[in-house]
Formats: sequence, structure tokens, C-alpha cells
Amino acid sequence: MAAAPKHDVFQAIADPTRRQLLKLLGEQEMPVTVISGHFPMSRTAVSKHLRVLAEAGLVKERKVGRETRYQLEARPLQQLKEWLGYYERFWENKVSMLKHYVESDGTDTKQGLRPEG
Amino acid sequence: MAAAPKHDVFQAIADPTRRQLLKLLGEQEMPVTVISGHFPMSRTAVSKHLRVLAEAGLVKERKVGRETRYQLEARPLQQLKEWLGYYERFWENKVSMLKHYVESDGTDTKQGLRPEG
DNA sequence: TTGACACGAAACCATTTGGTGTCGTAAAAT
DNA sequence: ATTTTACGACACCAAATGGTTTCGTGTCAA
Repeated sequence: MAAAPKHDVFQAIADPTRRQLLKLLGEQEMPVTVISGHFPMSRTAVSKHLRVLAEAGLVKERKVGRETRYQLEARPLQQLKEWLGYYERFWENKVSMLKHYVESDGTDTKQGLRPEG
Repeated sequence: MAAAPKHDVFQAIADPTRRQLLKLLGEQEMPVTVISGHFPMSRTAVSKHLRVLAEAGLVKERKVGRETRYQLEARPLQQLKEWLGYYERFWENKVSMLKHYVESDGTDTKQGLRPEG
């Protein structure tokens, strides 16, 4: 029985702490202790987040002596981009249709589309 | 005014059922009973997922008689696209990885970068 | 050799999540 | 007028999640 229930990318990025981790690890490879220094929680907690990210393929680990260094591995985010691609047409359509109609920030007072007037 | 939404977009799309919901509701506006007919769970469960999506702004509800019709509202997904945009350079641009290698002191490994990549 | 450090594993806890079923009520249908 | 339908509001439950502390082990330093 192979381990099927890995974490997927969608789950992995759902947590704000993990998104911060990705950003941090994009800058540079870092060991756990240094990483956890950036967060208001225990090293163990950060470590568990890192595991989730690793299971989703979003970070890679490298053992160097007694430390484990982590670094961003962005490629799995392409899944997300692909998923998003499907929905782009929905807001592109809306925008072009509403362009002449709503020029505000999206806090529309009317719902739906009416002809002028 | 607008209270901080309890669920954000990242959380909302983390669940596979909710992603299916988005896809379904992109096709067409639908009432709850019809929607839940597409899922192997109770209407109440689907309704709760719809609420999460609504809190994230990803669906809009419209009361029509005794039914509540839901439809995709894709615009908040732009946040996701924007977030993703930051990471595109990591897979589009191998040069950035080279840059990181060069900027580090380079004494930490002998196997850091291989030709061809 | 002894001690400090880095880290994962494990046990534990509170809260959230994803699901269930029941019930009340407004709207439609008969 | 009565019944059926659509739905949200609840109350409830098991499992997952996000956090903690403690402990064991491998690695580096004195």
C-alpha cells in the first residue's frame, strides 16, 4: 500500500504560514532553525509545515551535516496556473462586458447586467 | 462595512469538492438541489461548501422564489493569479536559480549546479 | 570524551473541517 | 387549506489541522 494521501498543492498553499515559507525559501536555501526564526511559533511547528510543503513537492530538502536545508521548488505551482487558466475566461469576459458599465473597484451596487438606464 | 471574510480564496479552493463546485457553477447558474445532485453527499454538506465559497466571494447567490441559485464569480481568483505571478520567474527563469547560486558563498557544496540542468 | 546543537518523532491538546440527520419556515403546488 | 418542496439553521460527530512539549539521535565543537 503506497502512501496515497500526500498533500496536494492546493492544500499546501491554503495556509498563510506555508505561503510565507514559500516566499522566504524562494530567496535562499535555509536550515530549519534559521527558517523558524522568522516565525512566531516553535521550530517543530515550522518543521511540520515544511513537511506538508515537501509532500506537495513545493520545497526540497538537503541534508548538510546536522542540518536540513530547505529551498523553494516552484514547479508544482504550474498545476495551479493550469487550473487557473481555465477560469481566466470568466473574468476576462466579465471585464470586457462590464468595461463600459462598471469602472469602479468592483463594489458594484447593482447586481447583474442591465442595459443602459 | 465589509467584515473581513472568514474564508479566503486560498482556503476555499483547497477542497476538491469546492473546486468541482466552481467548475459546475461556471457552466450555469443552479439551485442548491440541482447542484447537490452532482455530488455524493447530502444537500446540507453541499450547502456548507457553497457558503465557504460565498464567503470567499467565489460564488454569488440569488434568491428566486423558494430556491437559492448559485453561480460562479471568478474575479477573486485574480488574487491567486497575482500570487502565482510572483513565482513564475522560478520556473520560467533558470537564470534566477543560477543567480542565487552565484550570490551564495559557494563553499557549501560541491554538487550544487550541474550543466544542462 | 563530553557537551552543545539541529532536527525529527511522538504524545498530546484545542479548534476547525467535512460530514450526518432533524427541524422550522417560506414558497409552490394540489 | 393542505401538502409538498427548497432551503438554511442547528446539533452532533469523527477526523484532520495547527499548535505545544518532551525525548532520542546524529553531528559538530571544546
